[in-house]
Amino acid sequence: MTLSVAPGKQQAKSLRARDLICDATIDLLVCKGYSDTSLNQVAATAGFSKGALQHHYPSKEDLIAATLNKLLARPFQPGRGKPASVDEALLQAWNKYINTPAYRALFEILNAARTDELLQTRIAAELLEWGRALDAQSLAQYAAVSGDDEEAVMLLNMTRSFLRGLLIQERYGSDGVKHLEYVKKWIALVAPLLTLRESSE
Amino acid sequence: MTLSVAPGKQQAKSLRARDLICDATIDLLVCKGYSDTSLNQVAATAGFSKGALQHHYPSKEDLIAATLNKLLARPFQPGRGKPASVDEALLQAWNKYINTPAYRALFEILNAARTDELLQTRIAAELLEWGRALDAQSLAQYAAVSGDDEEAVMLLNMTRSFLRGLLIQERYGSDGVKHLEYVKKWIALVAPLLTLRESSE
DNA sequence: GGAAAAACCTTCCGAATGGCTTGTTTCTCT
DNA sequence: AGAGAAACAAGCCATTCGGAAGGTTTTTCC
Repeated sequence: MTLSVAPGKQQAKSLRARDLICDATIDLLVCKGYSDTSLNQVAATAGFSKGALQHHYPSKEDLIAATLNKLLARPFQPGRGKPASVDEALLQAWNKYINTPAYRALFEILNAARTDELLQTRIAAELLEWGRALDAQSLAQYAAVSGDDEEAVMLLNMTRSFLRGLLIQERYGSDGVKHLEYVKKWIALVAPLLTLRESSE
Repeated sequence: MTLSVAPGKQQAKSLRARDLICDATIDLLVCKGYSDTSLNQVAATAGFSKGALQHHYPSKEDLIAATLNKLLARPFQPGRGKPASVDEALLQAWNKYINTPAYRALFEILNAARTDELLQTRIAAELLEWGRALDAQSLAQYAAVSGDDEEAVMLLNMTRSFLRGLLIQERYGSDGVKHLEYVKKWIALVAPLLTLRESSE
């Protein structure tokens, strides 16, 4: 008993608690949306009391910002499938990255920040940095056949816009199957303008 | 004094009140978003009391549904500019229809309905009808060069998805100028696959 | 002109939310 | 072992929202 355990035991517990809380937040964001994600429900879902949540994240903004950071830190390509073509790479991005609960949650936060001034300013820096990282990532993987790097970035950004727009439409319009059709159609349009860079790693 | 005025005077007043209320709702949706559009604020903005609003629209759902109907009834092409090319027509659709406060408001409602089950079921019928009308409208104005009508509908739907995705990104990413660039780039990609139908009217 | 009805306004209430305070348990350091 | 800090639990409070009840004014019909 007297042997002092690893000095980070409490810290580890804290980190784990925060992680669980963020996970609960993500779940609620996905199925309830931002405005219906209350701190009470987050606490209940995560299995903590309101006070515990209060301790870890003093305000809702803090909670959302932390959750956002967790979502943004998600690796871009979990499956290292090494796509052989642009078409395949873009389709993978849709299946493995965009069309996922995690991206829905991220989407909810972005969507909420659009009209919530405080949240907007709170996370603006992270989002800008994220945007830059995405552009860099795009350029690292793809190149425009025209050789114009800016065009490659534009095309990828347009792709993301399109996919985002698809996510919104989801529940009142077409279904998932129709979406996949649309995604493939778009890829067929864009892919001829892009090439895969030789991965230097 | 005794001359009885038009029997519809009260009705006209009521209609005007409802119109003002819907307009106020639209304004608030645009600048506050759906969840921050409260009945109190709607009443205040429209210049009516809370009870008056309650009289005209018994519930928030009723108010939103009425506002949605007003938004959906908006004519698709206010300016009869008779575009000469597909590019021009699509650009007009962006400038005159999508990139407008009215469409933002519509967007907010669609977005909210995504996670609000009750609102979702309440307006599902209108939205479905709207979707069909949009498809018909698309086919009336455009045709695919391949001759496949389904392809034309797909391309137009994809364009709408893209533009919607652009609307979301707006406040945390690029600015309006950048958006126009993206829109034009998109049009450049899609326009070659479409042709304008001879307007039969 | 007077009654009935519609439109309108004031006021109130229950429920929920976000944030905070107080008290208890668990861990850490010496 | 014991003091102090961190983590956690439970409850409370001010605010706000949506909704409804009651009374008042205006319009319509006879």
